[in-house]
Amino acid sequence: MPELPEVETIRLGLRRFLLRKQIVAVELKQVKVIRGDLVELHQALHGAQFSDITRRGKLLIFHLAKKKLYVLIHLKMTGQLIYEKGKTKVAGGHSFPSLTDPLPNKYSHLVITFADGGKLFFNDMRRFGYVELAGPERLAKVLATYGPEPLENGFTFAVFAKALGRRAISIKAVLLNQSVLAGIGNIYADESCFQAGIKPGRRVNSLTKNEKRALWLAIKKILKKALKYGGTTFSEYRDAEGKPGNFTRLLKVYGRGGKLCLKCRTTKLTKKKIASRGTVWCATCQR
DNA sequence: CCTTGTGTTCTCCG
DNA sequence: CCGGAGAACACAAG
Repeated sequence: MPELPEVETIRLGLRRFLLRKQIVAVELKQVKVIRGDLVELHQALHGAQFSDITRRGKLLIFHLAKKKLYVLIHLKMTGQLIYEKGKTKVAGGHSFPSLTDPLPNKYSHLVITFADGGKLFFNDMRRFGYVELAGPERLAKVLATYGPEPLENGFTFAVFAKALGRRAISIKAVLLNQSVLAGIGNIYADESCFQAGIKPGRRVNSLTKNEKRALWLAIKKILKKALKYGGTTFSEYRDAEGKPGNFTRLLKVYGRGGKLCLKCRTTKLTKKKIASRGTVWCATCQR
């Protein structure tokens, strides 16, 4: 489940490998995850190069500068973007195989080969994700659906408080809403609430200013730390080099329902559905 | 039936 | 009554 820290980790990795390298081959599968006209996408990519890779929330944007076109890639739950360097020839004529599982596999829906022999694989087991070719207007329309970026400098407390509003729904539901705040999913919604000492089921309009401030600080702290550790791997998530994230062992509540709270060490963590998502919290440490 | 991210649909309010 | 926002629901595949 790639959320902001995972998608950002992938973005930083891919930027190192594939900016300004010519695309020499494009393989596309006829599947739903490749949106729109396959021929158009193929033509846009073939012979082109990515001038930049940016991110908005959990969405990656590959820039084809000369053509004023963009390739939007959303990983949803099980999508991966993995880069493999061209095989290195060594003395004796042998070559080193990749460290990751053999790619492409049956979930590789898009494979892009670069002039230096490197390959980018878009894999998605559940096929919830998508690859879409977009012009400037389409891109602007998509970007307009996102709320503020929590790791940008402009994410002040005033911006956060305004985005939250005075709604009657749970703070959990609001944190998951991408038009309120960009990039938070189920993992970091629960971790942020724990860090802030707030029950995820609390209604937004019941939060005091101090509680909102604690949540604002918690979101920034958790996302920054998760990014530093290369994100969280529960199942499919891998970085651009196919490696899992290291934040998983630092999770305090997500995936720990029924286990002892790591803060008070006395209360068993509660797990219930909130906003129709599995939600874990400590009934003692969170109020 | 479970998992999660988001597109769609419905409801409500001014 | 209309526009828009808010909230609930549906759907994807393994």
